[in-house]
Amino acid sequence: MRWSQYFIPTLREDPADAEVISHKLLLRAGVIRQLSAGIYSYLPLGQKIALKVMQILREEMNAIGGQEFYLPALHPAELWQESGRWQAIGDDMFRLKDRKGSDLCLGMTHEEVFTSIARNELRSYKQLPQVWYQIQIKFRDEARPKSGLMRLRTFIMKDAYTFDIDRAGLDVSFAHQREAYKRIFSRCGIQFLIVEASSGAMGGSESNEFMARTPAGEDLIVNCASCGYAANLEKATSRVPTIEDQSGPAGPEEFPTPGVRTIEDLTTFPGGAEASRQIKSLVFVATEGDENRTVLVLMRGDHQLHETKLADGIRATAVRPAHPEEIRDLLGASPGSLGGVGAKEKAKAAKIELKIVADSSLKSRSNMTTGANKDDHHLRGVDIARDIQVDEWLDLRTVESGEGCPRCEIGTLEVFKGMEIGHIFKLGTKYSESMGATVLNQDGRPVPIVMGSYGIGVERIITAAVEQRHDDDGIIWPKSLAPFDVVVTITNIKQDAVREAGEKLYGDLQRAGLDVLLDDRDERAGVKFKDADLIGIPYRITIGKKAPDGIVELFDRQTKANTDVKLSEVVAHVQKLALSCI
RNA sequence: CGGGGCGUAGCACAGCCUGGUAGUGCGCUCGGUUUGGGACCGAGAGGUCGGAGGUUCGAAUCCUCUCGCCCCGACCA
Repeated sequence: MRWSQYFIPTLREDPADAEVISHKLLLRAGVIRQLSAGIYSYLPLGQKIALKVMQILREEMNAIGGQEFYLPALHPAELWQESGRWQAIGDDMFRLKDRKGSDLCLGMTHEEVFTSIARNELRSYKQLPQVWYQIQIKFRDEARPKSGLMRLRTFIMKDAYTFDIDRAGLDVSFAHQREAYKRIFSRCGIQFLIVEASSGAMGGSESNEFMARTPAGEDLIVNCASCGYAANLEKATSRVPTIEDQSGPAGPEEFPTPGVRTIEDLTTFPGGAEASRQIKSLVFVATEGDENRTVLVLMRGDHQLHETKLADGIRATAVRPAHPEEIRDLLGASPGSLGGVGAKEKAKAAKIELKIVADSSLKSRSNMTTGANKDDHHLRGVDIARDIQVDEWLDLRTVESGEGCPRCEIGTLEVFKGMEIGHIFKLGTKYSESMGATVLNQDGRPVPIVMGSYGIGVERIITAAVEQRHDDDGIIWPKSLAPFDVVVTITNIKQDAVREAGEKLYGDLQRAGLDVLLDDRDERAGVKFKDADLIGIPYRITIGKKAPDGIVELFDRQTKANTDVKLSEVVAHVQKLALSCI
């Protein structure tokens, strides 16, 4: 390809709308352009890169027996009503009506469509397992599209689904996918880690997220360098040293605490207590379908509640902090003076059903201090087992950097940002049961197919690669994703000998099977070097002054090493380099 | 959906407070000089100032409404 004829609109300056590095570089390198919020066009370079990602996805899916489909992006509402997700999913789904007034939606994922094919066509356990996948456009009406290609409203996704006769089969299929995912991300030059994740509204028993570490990421990951334990903050646990309490009074003692509103206030209040000896009391309203439940959450004073853990723990679809009026109606006091002692009775009097859950780090604690459910009063000497009617003990605490690893005895946890680049789920029978996808087992009885679902975002891979592989001069594509293998830079096309040497080399490299970009533009050398660095082609061959003497320069984009090579040997040299790994 | 910011030439921005000829840099076109890390000189082209309504003799500038984009938060199969 000749640069002079190829469309690579590079930008010298950072576009004003771009904040994160990958977004800036993808725009500046002429890879993408924005059409609207969360909607981007791939320019020719971008299309080449995306195709390379997709090719890797295909190869690795096929290698584990995957069969490629191509399913519609436009779905009838009935399908989603069957699985229950037409109602379960809110505004994230693009919905529309056809001319007859029928409800349709744009697919945000394809469990329903694949399951409908499975139920119509799969009859016997003998046909299982099946591994089906597609590379398809997805639509999600994101509340807040952002960060370039990181959070999009329409994007390309490789989604795979496995169909097995039983849990054991699913475990095998899941493991195959997991290994394939590792190979995919490695081949794309991305450093990643696999974390335990919350399945969320997707349902199912187990899920792993593949996370790429980058400050632009939206998720928090907990990692132990010693043993490799890794988990999403939503799921992570840690070791906390147990606290030995001194024996307290025979019962709680109320004492006045005028003006004390926070845990911090009470630590400095005369007769107060340090944060780890306080019980933090939080009132939440949990929703599950149309049902609202009131929950009193008890945490150690110096610990932070993680709301997703709470929602997961009490099996609610959503939780929100109760409003001050709701709290007053329930416990007769304002936030700052709340506590678990006598809370059940107060709630009963207010005719409100109250569930009390407590973080496990509070178990068997005694001589604690907490609010008295009476403004400006607290209780000390509280023994949780004796004085508070806890309905359920849960892990609700937010893990913090520096805490002990829960899996190994020596490790210390680090918390950092990452972006989700892949997610694999053991779905189980959620969809096959709701949609009636069964096969006959060996006993001739219909059983629901056991499913798994596995997704990778193409744009997320591209974003992660750029986030992890760039320098001040631009993108450093891994060889596997680079839009060209090598760029040949003719420093001055007006010097005939130099230009002709470049033209000849261009042809030679192409005949050697390399994808070559020939920079034959009538520009100064500096401009060409800057552009080549920016768009991140792995190798650059500079045809300059020494060309008439049979010498060219080979520049390695990643290491920035610039070496003289004989013109007669450079083709073989680059060919060897381009074929070596990532 | 809540909070904040911004819409002026292809890109980055100034001008707005205090109403009166629409500007700067980069890019683009032409000519010349240059030619190894985003050259220089000269001459040009290019703008319904996001849109609608209003105030005014006069609106990029003031007021109202509206659309769009970005950031923080909520949300995120």
